[in-house]
Amino acid sequence: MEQSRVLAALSALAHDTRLEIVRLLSSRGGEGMCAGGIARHLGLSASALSFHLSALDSAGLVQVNREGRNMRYRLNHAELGGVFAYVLSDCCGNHPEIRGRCLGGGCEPAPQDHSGMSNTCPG
Amino acid sequence: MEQSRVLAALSALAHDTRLEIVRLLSSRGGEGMCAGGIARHLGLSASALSFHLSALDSAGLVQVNREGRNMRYRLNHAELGGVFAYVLSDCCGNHPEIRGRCLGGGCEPAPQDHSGMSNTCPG
DNA sequence: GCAATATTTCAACGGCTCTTGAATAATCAT
DNA sequence: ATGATTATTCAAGAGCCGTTGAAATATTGC
Repeated sequence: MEQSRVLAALSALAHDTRLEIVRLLSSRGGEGMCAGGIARHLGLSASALSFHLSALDSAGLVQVNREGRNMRYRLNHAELGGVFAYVLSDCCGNHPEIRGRCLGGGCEPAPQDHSGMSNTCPG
Repeated sequence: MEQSRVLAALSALAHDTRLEIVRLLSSRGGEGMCAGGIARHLGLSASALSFHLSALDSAGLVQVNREGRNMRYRLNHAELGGVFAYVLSDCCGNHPEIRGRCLGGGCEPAPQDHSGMSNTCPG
């Protein structure tokens, strides 16, 4: 996973409406939901919704399929997992406290890196 | 954890430079790093760095302590974990595939919600 | 072909984000 | 106090993000 992809996904998630869309799609499981249904559920204009869905789509966080005149959106679980995997391991060194919190416990902490840099303050 | 806090954190993370800062601070563990050291490591101007550190700080992702003329920054592991916990559980229903990917395997999948909404397409 | 439905695209506007360099603040050493 | 060092704040400008409503596209059914 390249960092640019992760940044695109984080940007896409970092918006109230889009996080609501993700939440809604997640609650629908593999069934997904069509644009009109999402708009009705969240009280969005068609145009505004389309804008946000397009953001989620270009970040790879959702998948789209045409069904007649409707467009059905589903969450892309693989991409979401990949993004979190990247941040947790590549950016946070699998720190036990972070892992512990975001897993709600019950998971063996992964080994940490702490590559022997000795740079204190003034360098 | 309120959604507004999560959105602030995601926005803060969704920037190349700031993700690099997080990665660097993570590699330093509890020792953290002072602003000057970070700037030198990442080749940033003092002003640019301060801008990004302030963004991370107001999102609660780092903690700061003065040490003489230096400001030492450390990662806030609790907040990072809380943010991911929120997205994974509150927004993604602890979906097994997402959890599985971001854990690199080795964790029992959590139960899922799928609250019985039956809204198909045209609603 | 024509009207109706579902969705996306376009254009315009306001606001926020990011960058840059100069100015300011805080601390230390003499 | 003075000067050096470290870091933050300020101001200006470029550019991206998000909202809105109108227009365009795609599909269905008559």
